[in-house]
Amino acid sequence: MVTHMDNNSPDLDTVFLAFADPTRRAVLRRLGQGPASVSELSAPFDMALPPFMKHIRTLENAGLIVTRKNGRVRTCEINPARYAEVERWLTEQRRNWASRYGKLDALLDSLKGQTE
Amino acid sequence: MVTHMDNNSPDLDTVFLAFADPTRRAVLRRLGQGPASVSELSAPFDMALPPFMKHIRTLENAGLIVTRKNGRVRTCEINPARYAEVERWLTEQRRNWASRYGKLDALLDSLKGQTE
DNA sequence: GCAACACTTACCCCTTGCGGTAAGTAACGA
DNA sequence: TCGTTACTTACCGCAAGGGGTAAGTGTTGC
Repeated sequence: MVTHMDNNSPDLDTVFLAFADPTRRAVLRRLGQGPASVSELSAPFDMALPPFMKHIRTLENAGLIVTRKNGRVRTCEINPARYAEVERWLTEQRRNWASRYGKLDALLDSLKGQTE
Repeated sequence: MVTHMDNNSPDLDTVFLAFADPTRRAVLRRLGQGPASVSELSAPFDMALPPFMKHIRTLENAGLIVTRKNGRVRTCEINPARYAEVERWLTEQRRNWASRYGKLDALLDSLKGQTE
């Protein structure tokens, strides 16, 4: 059984790098509402389409979204499964120091729940 | 009331960028076991000290660790509170599409718990 | 005192990331 | 069929990231 995620994982590199940009995070948030075409996604941004498409490709390469082309329209959709790996890594990190910072562990749980 | 975290947050940029490197993730994991000096942390890596120190500074600037210098030794320690922001953002993302992917939401919960 | 130690500063190199433009292609829509 | 739409490809420029070396600074230990 694999008890921990490999820190050397290129997957984690690409996923975290994908998260490390405001435009891409905004796209992910928008896609949380449901699938959308590239033009729909790019509309709110003051950016030319080619560089915007690079963000889409970055998200797709990271596995955070899936896209498919129908006719001339490329539709993007979020890929929830990928989030699981990230959450697993963070959870494991937390477990790592949880025993040393017991009270803060509870704090994190309360913070996680505060948007409920 | 703030119901969502700003996607434009430079904090998220720096934190996710800090996570997007295997060396830094390994340092974080090591620090989960307890505080350590820079030399102790750098020992496992085939890397000169100056570039390694840049990783430490990156982690510190991201707020993921705190460091203090006693004499000639700089001691590093993990800063659990920062993880809360990241987890909050991820949790909110998940809530965003959870209603659309109800079954996968349960999947994520099970994945998060599988290292317990 | 003086050498060894633990960084620290100052630079260099190369690659990658994030933005841009110009021009091309394939699919609609009238 | 022919213009418009929705990307797509090809390219450019600049800044930042991740690595290196050389030399400097302040402690510590003998």
